Amino acid sequence: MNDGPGCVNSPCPVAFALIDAARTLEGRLEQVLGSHQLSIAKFGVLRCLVHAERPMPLSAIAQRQRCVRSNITQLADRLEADGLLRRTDDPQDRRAVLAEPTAAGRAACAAADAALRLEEERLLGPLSTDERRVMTALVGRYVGAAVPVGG
Amino acid sequence: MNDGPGCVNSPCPVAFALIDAARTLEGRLEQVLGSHQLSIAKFGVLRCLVHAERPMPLSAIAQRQRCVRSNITQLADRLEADGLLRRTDDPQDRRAVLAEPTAAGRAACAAADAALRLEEERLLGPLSTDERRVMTALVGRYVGAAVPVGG
DNA sequence: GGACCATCGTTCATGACTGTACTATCTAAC
DNA sequence: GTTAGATAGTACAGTCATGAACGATGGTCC
Repeated sequence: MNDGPGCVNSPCPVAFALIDAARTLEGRLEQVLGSHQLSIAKFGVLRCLVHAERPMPLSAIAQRQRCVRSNITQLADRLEADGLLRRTDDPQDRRAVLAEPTAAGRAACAAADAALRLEEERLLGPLSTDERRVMTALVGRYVGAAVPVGG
Repeated sequence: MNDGPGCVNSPCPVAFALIDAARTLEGRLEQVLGSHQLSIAKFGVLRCLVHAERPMPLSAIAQRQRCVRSNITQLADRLEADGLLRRTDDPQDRRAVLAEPTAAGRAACAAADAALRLEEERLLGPLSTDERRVMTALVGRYVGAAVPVGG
């Protein structure tokens, strides 16, 4: 039976159901990305860099990924160890460290991107165009009430 | 601007939007639970035990929370250190360790439950009854396609 | 030119989660 | 009965995230 966090007498059936669904989804995407030596977090950073077209300060990555700088430090460490990212010094600002994807990083990112697109189509299969739109809109309105202020 | 994982040219706009929304939601609930010295994970375990009415093997908790046993070991460690949970030996099975909430654990769980119920109402405010139902159903159908096999 | 403060990246501690390995125990089959 | 395999809890290593503290650098204001 469904005894999970979103179960009947949960204090927040809707909220926990959504969180639970998102975790399942994350698991699926992690699985897809795993075949390309990536994770959601790593893909996020890599995609950000590929998209930027030029070396990017770690702080800027943190801002785009909406996480703290120390997290990006660690992710960059792992991506660098994997040979997917390169750190360089910023000649303009000696405090800053720039990151850029290696050729392998670009390749992994492109492959992962394609795999994710396929998976998204597969996932959206059961929903009509209208239903997709409605779902996104409703979730947006629901979670909008949880956003602090400036988000 | 929205450059997040759910941004326009993301390979999975819908999936990442949902994951992003769930993270925001989680953040809000963590904040609510924080006032009661709890986290989502701790509350989940505690609630499971309070609900069970009797001491429960750690494995059973892991099953209900749908996570690995080693995770419950750690959560039980922290909850025990917080004085919210007690471990006892199972007289029937000497391999097993039973967990039960302390009085403080029950109290914290009840208080957190009440706070979460309030928050859920606040969050659901912007949605009509119909919209809540539709949202839950659509998310369920969407993520259903991501469930491995046995649910 | 200093004093001050913001910013940059890193380090460390902590939490939550996974998966692997290990010991102890239970159970079934021989 | 002993052996073989499943199960219980734990230990350990690794990932992803946070927040506090720190040294180095960049500006600004006198």
